[in-house]
Amino acid sequence: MAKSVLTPQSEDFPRWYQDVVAKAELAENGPVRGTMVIRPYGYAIWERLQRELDDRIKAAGAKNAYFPLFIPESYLHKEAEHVEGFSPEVAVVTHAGGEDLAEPVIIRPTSETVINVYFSKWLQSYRELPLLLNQWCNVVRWELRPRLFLRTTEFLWQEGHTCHASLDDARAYALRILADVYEATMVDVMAMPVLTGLKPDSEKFAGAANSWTCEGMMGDGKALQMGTSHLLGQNFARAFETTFLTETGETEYAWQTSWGVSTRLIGALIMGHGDDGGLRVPPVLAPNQVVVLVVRAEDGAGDAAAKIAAELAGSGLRVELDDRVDTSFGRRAVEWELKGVPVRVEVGPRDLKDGQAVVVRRDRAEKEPVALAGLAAHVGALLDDIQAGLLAAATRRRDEHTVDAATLDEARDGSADGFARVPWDAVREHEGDLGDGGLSIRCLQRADGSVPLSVDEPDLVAYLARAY
RNA sequence: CGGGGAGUGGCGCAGUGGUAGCGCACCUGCUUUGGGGGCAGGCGGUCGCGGGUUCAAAUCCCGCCUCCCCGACCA
Repeated sequence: MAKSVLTPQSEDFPRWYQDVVAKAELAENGPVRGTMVIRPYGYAIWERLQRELDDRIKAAGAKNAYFPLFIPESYLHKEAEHVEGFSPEVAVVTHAGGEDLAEPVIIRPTSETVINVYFSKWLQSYRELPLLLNQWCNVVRWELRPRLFLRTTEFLWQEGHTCHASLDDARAYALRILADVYEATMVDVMAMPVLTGLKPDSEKFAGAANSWTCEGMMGDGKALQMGTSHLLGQNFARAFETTFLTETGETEYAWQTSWGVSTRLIGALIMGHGDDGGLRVPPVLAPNQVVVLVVRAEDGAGDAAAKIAAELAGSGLRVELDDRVDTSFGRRAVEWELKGVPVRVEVGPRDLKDGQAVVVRRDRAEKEPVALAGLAAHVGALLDDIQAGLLAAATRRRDEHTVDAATLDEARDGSADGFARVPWDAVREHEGDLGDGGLSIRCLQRADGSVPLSVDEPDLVAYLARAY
């Protein structure tokens, strides 16, 4: 591996994170505090995530739509808990078109309110249910301490909003999204194991009846909330008069859900798989699964590399050809390593003479010569192996850094560099004492690891961790 | 908002009153290219902003602004 171009993780993890974001050319700060410029490579990863999520969202029956960025301020005030939760971080436009606005306009921090106004117009009959919408957009939350990808003032996300005829149906849908869209994408695409569970009331979405979450463990043992799915009950429906006529002709408030994941997932990817050499992108997710490097363009190596790249692309892989031979080989190798491209195929005159190319896997920094004849099949199998290996390694690390505890004090010690699993009853009354050090209850699970429907179910276990 | 730190070429930094510098990056040429090569030449800065002291201010004084890091809030 190359000499260290990044601050080592063990020396200063936050610094390492910033180094990766910069050196892998993922993003940088925007001119306004907390804003983010997402660079092409970072955006390519986001586009891949969008694609994988969008396919699953649609498979779950939701359709995409788009609602406005600007929302009348009065909408925010219609749901009591919602306004209390979001007011402090909402950006408000009071002046436009050269004069003060009659009613200030907020920039959406989330869209439950405006979408409910339209739900209430559209929804009339139980026959129209469930009503399943999703939108891809940007939202703004004036956060106190921004951090690229993890917590930016403006961020990109998808937000799903649905109406159902019954509580059971709404709840089942919120849980379906949690499992079939979020957990599936995180595990199968991002190769990141997540704990799925119920949020305690203190961590619930403002205005929700229940919030469920996917919690990932980062390389430093801290937790990151990677996605949430909420059961809104009838809270917003009541506030916005979102009603429908039932089969028996009665007026009933819609049962609703909302759910979202954001560009924070890129932060999770960095901190979940990154190492001292930079990012490591799982093959299923990677914008570039393979990069074919021309070591030097002599003796037909340039043409051979182009041909190899075309063949790999022809076998269905996402391939990049790096023929910038005016830049030194070492520099380019380091560059791709920083960007975490899963497999590199190095083509130079030396190996070409023997009908070979050098294949390097990013996850373990291992090199081997491979015959050109079977290259595509070899690389395909290698990518599968890397995908599985990254998930296995992340799962192992997560499990090794998860301890059982009986009391809050034990849990506090145990969560110093990971998760502590403790009986919910042992900490339930002491949530206020967690306080310092960023320690919090990440989620609740049943003893068998399944997802609870209520914080009042018996024998629940709580996962405690320091969190981002 | 509390606690720390910093504003000087694109990036990272040095510079305690006397002609604004270094490393990296960038450009040109030659040479090199199998893990961030070498040599030579070159481009690039009204030193965060406003005032003040002084013959003279990046440097001293006053005021302001911004950014970063650590906490409280959060996808």
